[in-house]
Amino acid sequence: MRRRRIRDIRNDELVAAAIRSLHHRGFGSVTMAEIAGEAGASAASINYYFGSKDRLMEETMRRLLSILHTALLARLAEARTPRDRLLAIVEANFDDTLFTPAQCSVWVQFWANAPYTSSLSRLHRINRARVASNIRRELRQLVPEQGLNRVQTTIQAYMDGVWIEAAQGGTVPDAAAARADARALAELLLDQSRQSLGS
Amino acid sequence: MRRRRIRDIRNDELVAAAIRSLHHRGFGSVTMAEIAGEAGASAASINYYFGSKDRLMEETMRRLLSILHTALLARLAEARTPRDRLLAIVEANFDDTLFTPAQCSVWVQFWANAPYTSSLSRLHRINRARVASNIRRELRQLVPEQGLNRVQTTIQAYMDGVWIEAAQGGTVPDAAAARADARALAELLLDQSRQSLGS
DNA sequence: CAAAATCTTGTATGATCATTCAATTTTTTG
DNA sequence: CAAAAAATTGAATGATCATACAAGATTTTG
Repeated sequence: MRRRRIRDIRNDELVAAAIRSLHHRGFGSVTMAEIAGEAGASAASINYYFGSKDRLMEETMRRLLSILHTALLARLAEARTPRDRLLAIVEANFDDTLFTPAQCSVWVQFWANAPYTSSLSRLHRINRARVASNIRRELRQLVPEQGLNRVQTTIQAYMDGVWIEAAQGGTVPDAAAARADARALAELLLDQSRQSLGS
Repeated sequence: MRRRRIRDIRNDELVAAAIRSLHHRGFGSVTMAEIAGEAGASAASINYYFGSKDRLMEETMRRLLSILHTALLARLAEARTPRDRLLAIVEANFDDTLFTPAQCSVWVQFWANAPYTSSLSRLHRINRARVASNIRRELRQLVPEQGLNRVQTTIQAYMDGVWIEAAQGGTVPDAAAARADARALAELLLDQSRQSLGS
């Protein structure tokens, strides 16, 4: 088990270095040498551990998805009602562990490049579908059928937009404020759907 | 004036080819040769007209901004009240001339790369500030001071998110539906602000 | 129509990078 | 501690591209 652990530590360090490098050089121009330098290693060692730059990028995206997943599980564990679970899903996207400048930036770059990189495309598609499905599951018990699709797409578009804005780096992302704003929008949409269409 | 016109026609053709190429190869991997091929020209001629790939990208982004600007002016010309002007600003972002698969895709890629490309960064920052300012100008007459910032950022994040989704290419963007949804959200936010805070 | 201006492109150049590999160091193991 | 395994890297390789340029084609002009 010792072998496995050392390799895992290196993987973690290199993925973390990749996130930092992507944050300040960009997906389009980051080089293996820069990432390696950020981790205090050599470009060749990245290939030793990951096989290729593509696979490093894929593992880096997996890392972000895994952070989201962990945050989601933690919040869902404490949610009892459909409404709480919906808010848990929304707020998980702006968890302190996820909503940082570097990670917002990397996330947005992966989005932009997903259509042109098959490994990223797959992960991206799966994640997007899963989030949509999670939201809809809860909404089914909260809003009438006619409003369901609109509420889900609105929430998801809003969350994507907040990530974009955070990635532009104008201001340091404030995770707690982002959660509060997202929650407020979700609640507004829920209230409206119930009012205008009857619950 | 003939000279000027020929050069302008070439510029238009090359920018249009750049948009198509960016759409199906991606900002990170599109080459001068591909863009030139798309326009039925040679890579060297792009440099003849634009001087460099960077400047072609800059002109391509300017084109998108110009389309947005034109759509906005057309809609503002018919708006009489602050509410109508706000909705004009929102709907201009999803004008038929702008909200196409290729253009959504290019727009999102420019966003993602703006922080790492100085010419794009400048354009992006200016545009973002202008849209924010336009929205706030109208909102000042529509919602109380305390809600203004939240409503503006919510609208803008939502619009960004819709672009992201359109760029992912899952479904062909439906501009009319996007306008209706955006308008509905804007109206909901306006109503809520007036109700909860008294106008 | 000829000279000049403009436009076009094939090819050469040089820079950048991911990746490979052989050689070396470090760590593990028995 | 010595042999084996794992980890690390500098340097070489080869591919990809933007760009420069010179030569030639086309268009404009007087």
